[in-house]
Amino acid sequence: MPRTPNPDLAARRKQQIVQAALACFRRRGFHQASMQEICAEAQISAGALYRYFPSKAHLIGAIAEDVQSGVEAILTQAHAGGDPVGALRAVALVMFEEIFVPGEGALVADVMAEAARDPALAQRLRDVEVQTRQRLAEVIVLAQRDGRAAAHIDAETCANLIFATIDGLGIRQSIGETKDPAKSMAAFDLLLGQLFAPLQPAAAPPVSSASGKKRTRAVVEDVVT
Amino acid sequence: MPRTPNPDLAARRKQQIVQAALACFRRRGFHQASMQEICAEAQISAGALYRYFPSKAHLIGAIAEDVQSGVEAILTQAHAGGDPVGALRAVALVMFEEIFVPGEGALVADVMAEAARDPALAQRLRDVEVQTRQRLAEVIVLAQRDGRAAAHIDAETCANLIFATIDGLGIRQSIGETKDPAKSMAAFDLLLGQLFAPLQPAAAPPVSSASGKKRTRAVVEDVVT
DNA sequence: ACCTGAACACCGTTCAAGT
DNA sequence: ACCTGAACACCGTTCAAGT
Repeated sequence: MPRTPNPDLAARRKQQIVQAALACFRRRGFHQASMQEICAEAQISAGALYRYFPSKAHLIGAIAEDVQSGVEAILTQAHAGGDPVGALRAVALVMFEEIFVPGEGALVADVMAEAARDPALAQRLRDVEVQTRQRLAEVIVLAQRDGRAAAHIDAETCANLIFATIDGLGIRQSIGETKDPAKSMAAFDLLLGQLFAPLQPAAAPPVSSASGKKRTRAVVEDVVT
Repeated sequence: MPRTPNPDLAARRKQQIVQAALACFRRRGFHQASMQEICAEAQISAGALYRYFPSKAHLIGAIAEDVQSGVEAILTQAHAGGDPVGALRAVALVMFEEIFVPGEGALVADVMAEAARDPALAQRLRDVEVQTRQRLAEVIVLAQRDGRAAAHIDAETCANLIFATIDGLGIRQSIGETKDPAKSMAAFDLLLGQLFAPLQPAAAPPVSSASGKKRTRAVVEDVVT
């Protein structure tokens, strides 16, 4: 007899609720979407929902974790392809095109605002990101050994800079400051070009175009939708 | 007889309300602070407040504008000192130390989330930033003429990258990812070092230390408090 | 002209009651 | 064991009534 009765049902219900919450948050934003709406979308009563998630904030926490692990998957996979800079470009491209979409991209800003005030959520996000960050640090050290990055650069500081730049460019894009993902990408390429010389030639393996893009899209949809 | 009766009183009341709102938002966050609290802090009734600001969102709009013009003042002033890179460092330092403070720095994320969903607020922010951005573009072109920045870099893209990086580093700091403003500054210096060679020597005019810091603090307090 | 504060519609969350 | 949905305390906003 299991200590937690019927864990399968619990897992199913949680997934069902997170899906509904994601749909509602994307449609109307975290604070604008009501719990009643989410309950209706998940076809469940308010009381039942609160058996699985103790608050509205925990819903956004679960969603943020999913997005984070999606990002890590993309980085890991593109990294395995042996093209570290291409891996970073693939991550940034997916972020700019799929996550920071003007209108629904506000969700990321909501998550950040929530995390800035809720230490538990912030900790959760940090825990998930630690792995992604270590992987990025490996990428940087690798590039330094190949002589494609200046040896004096501290890998940890560099990783912080790269993640922060993606976040910053993405948020500005979702505010409508830049609108076009290509412009965000151009700014990110400027950073990469200065950090990792020489910048990938145009004839490099097409991680960021056609087949590469299809592949990363699939990963994100797997996790987010 | 003035078309708007007693504009002096109106201006005074608006200031009084914005002050109160800022205090409450910093203390408890945008969504956590109630209009009743703000009314109490401003010593005014709910009905009276709504004569001056049509909604809670408009309060954060007014505050965001104040912060933006504070940033522009710092950039302009430090730029006038003839040290463009120092000017950028001064802006970043103030942002990391005064604006993105862990806990109360969540306000910036709130503003961004709000702007991502409220086109009118986004437009207001863009309008204020346009001037700052042009000033930054001038700084970059200047550096290129001096041979301190690679000529192939597009000034507009570079300005976007720099602002985005400050926002991104700041937000990560207020989430507690980096905590220490010095670490955010180290990452920003890494960017500046790659963009503007050679990086300012340690013996450069002390825009970012002692006197420079005092000065910029004064400006921000002038505008924000 | 300017203000008050009770009232309105709605929110996130809880809990007695059902099956 | 799991769920329902009315009830609770509170929110942003409005508006009749005051001075």
